[in-house]
Amino acid sequence: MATMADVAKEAGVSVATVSRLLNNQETVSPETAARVFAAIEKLDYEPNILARNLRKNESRVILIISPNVTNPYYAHILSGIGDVATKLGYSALICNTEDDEEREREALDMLRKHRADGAILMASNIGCKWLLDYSREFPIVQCSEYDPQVDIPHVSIDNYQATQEAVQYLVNLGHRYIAMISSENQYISTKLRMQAYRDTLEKNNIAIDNEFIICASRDYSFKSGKSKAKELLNVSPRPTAIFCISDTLALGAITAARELGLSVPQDVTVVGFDDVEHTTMFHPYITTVAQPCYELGQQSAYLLYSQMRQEPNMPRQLVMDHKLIVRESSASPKIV
Amino acid sequence: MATMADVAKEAGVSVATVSRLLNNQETVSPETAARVFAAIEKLDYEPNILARNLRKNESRVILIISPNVTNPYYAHILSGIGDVATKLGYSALICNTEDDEEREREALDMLRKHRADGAILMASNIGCKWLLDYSREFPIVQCSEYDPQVDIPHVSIDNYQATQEAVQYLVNLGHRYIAMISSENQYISTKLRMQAYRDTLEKNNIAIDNEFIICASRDYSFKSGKSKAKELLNVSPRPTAIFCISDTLALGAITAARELGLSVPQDVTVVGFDDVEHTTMFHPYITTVAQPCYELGQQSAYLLYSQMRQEPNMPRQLVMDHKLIVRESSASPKIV
DNA sequence: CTGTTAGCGCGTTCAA
DNA sequence: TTGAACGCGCTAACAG
Repeated sequence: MATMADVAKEAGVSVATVSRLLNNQETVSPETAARVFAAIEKLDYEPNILARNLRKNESRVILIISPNVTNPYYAHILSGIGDVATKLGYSALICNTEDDEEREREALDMLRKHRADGAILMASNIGCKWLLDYSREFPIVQCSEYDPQVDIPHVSIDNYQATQEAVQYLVNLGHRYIAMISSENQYISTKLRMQAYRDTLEKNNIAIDNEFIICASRDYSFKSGKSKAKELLNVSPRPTAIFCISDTLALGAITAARELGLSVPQDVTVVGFDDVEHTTMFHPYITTVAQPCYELGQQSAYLLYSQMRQEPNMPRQLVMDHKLIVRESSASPKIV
Repeated sequence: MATMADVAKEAGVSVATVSRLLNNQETVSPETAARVFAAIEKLDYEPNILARNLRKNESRVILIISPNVTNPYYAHILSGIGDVATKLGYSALICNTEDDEEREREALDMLRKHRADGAILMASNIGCKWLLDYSREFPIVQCSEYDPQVDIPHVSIDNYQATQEAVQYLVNLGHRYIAMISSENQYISTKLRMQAYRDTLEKNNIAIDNEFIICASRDYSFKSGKSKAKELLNVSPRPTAIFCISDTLALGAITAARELGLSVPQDVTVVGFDDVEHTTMFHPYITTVAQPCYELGQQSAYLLYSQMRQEPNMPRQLVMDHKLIVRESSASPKIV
């Protein structure tokens, strides 16, 4: 492999000139530039990234911390991050935490060990003071979840607004008995969706029935969605609509309804969230709030890049567009 | 951050001694070793990976080439690779090829550019001579798919054996009209499963009806599974069982059957492959051949590591265990 | 506009 | 068993 010195010699210039040209910093005369480029071409020169990394003291690796890459929601985000990272010349250090705070900290220590230049965190629970300490020392971006009390750059959708739209849609359909399947986790998205659900009902003068609000497992499992939906469907009066904070939970709810002999949407409306689970693999296709997961990942990577480059005027937060997608699992209630 | 020189000074030795100790090569006297370790502890020293990489001329990155990380099958493999890579001190350069050979080559060029030390390829089509050239020059492992003509280390299940078991299971149930939904792709797994299907029928003296063999899209899409299953179910005599080479296709087949007014497994048996798609999210739960995806990924990473370390006696191929999982989508045919 | 030169931190000869 | 010294290939002062 040709080295920069080889190129310099071939072009009859010094290594500094070659380096300057490659890092397009200061000006180099067109003639010498041409000679250098010719030499690069001739020798099939590629800069040695390892040497550059050592010199610039950067690893060109970004740390990706997610509960579980296998979850389709995170897989799509990862895909977006990965594509941008590859394009920008970065590799990824992927750490699955299984939603364990201890493992999250361990993973973040990769920054301290100089194994990565910056990190993208998905799904951190609210209230981690130690995260702020890391963020002061290293470039960090939070994707999807974040702590509103803590000023760490993040990208997400507007969960409050999105939920408002979904619940208002249900109200407009004529529903008055609207239940919600939330989750036990401490995500900001969970909190905001809950708040929006309550506020929207109140705004429409619908009393909030605490029996209609129920929490599924932290990881939005199909199983817990199913069992919690069964509980809800046994409440009297029975809810005519169930708003679920994930598609997996919605799938569980639909299955629960079916097992109880109820049909969706004739007897009960079910709405999901995310639009990444297999929403159109079975009838009824699920009405859901779509999140642009891939783009969420892309923007997170770009935002982290700006931060690593210490660009000025960097946005502290990016809000991506969501979209309510009406499919088959929602309809007006039978008796208004 | 403390450097090796700091440690050396603190311990009253030379950097060479520290280096030797850290790379546990030659012998260092116990007393000096103790002093050095104490110094390392005291200064909270961590070796600088960038310098080490330059010196050893390695990037500590492994290239992961897959059609699409978002596909649950690959996501699980990726998860296995990622965990092992992190443990061994490697990062990942993730390249999605969308099954495009050109993009596959581009991705492999990352090796030539020294952006990665080795590569794990998933899902290469058969008959890429150029791949062998790369493999002679760089450490490469193929996961799931490979070319039997080409001697590149690989890890996979025994697709022939697995299919044989699945088809024999159907025969044992009493099925004689057994159809297959395969794929247009040129994967070795596809080829072997087809061969095993044919051989098993023949061995049982069941004539092979070419109308019963149909190819879905390259990416095993739900949609193509559904439409191809509809074609099959309109053949006369109608197949009593459909063996699908992926769960997504099986889901499509079940949906197709339902839309045609047939119930599974009463009217038609459906068997899938992989056990990663949501096989137990809807009834009937799918009978399928499970692949140990996560382990496939882990072993690929270990195998690549052996290769990068140039370990002798490295296995050229690893065959992992599969398992036929009987659930609800299979039963004996109504009329034998 | 260009060249000289000094490291970045480590691993590894070679000599003692 | 240990130390001195060199160089991996590049970037960034500084000097001209």
